[in-house]
Amino acid sequence: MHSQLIEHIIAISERFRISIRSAINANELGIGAMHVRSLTVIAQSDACTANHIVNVLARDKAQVARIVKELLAADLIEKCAHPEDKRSQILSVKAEGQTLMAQFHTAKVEIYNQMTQGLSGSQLRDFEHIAQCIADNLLAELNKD
Amino acid sequence: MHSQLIEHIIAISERFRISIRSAINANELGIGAMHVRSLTVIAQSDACTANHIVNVLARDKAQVARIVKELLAADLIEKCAHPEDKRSQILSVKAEGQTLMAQFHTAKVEIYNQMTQGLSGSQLRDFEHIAQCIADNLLAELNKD
DNA sequence: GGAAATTTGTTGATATAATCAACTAAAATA
DNA sequence: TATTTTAGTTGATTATATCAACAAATTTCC
Repeated sequence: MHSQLIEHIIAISERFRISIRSAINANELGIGAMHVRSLTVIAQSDACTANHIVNVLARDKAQVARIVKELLAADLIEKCAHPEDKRSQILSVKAEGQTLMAQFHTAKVEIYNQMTQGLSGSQLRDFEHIAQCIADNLLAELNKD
Repeated sequence: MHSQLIEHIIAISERFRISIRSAINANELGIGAMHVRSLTVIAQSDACTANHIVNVLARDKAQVARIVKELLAADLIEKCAHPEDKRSQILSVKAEGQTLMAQFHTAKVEIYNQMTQGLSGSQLRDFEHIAQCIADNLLAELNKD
């Protein structure tokens, strides 16, 4: 094994980040790729808390706290009291955030189409499956403490 | 297509970076994951210049200049005059750098083994091939200017 | 040969992303 | 109730990335 596998993976994620960022800059907001990822998590889960983002994206809670603060400041999300836990608050995407996400979604589909050119549906399904397997393997390792 | 493919990719590269960093911290040096990647490029190419690293890793030349400076300061690489171009200098890995790289290589093999658990050789070959294809597709897009 | 453009690398300033530690308040648990 | 754990916040710091300006060598083109 002296494969370039991991270099390819790193290259893909960097280039994706760059593509997303240029889509963002086109929309001019003080927001980065991490904000978009967090916004997506909030949109996809009902009753999303900051801690949920921490778990899903496996980021530092300090980092998430700041991203949430900035999303709130940008008026893209709102928070309301958690009915059963006064420590946490439930985050939801506001109308402005929805609009922005729709734009990002368009950009993402475009990027996704570009990056998957020349690949068949079954290749992509296999690829996604293996990628998830690798991600899970690494996560298990990190959680070993 | 509302797949998690890209999230998996991002997760893999982040977790790999974390694993490499913890392997680095174990060796205690003022050096990050990018330094390791650069060092690997220098070792793999003969007559490596800073610009070559810029091209291979697709990073900003300012970033590479600083990484090279730090690798020099850490005495891991050395530079000598390029025989045919007085602007550039040829970088090579010193003995200390070789030693360190051997240690990283061990760590990398370990991480690689962990992340590929449960996957067959042919799955990995396919995966690597598709990853390269995706990386190339994205690169072509970035270079469209 | 010489002016203009390009390439290679350096530096300063700044932005973005990630990390670590200390801390508060609420909740769970023993 | 006392202790521990969980959710979130903040400050300080580090790592990574980006942009623009610049110098020096090289190439291009007339």
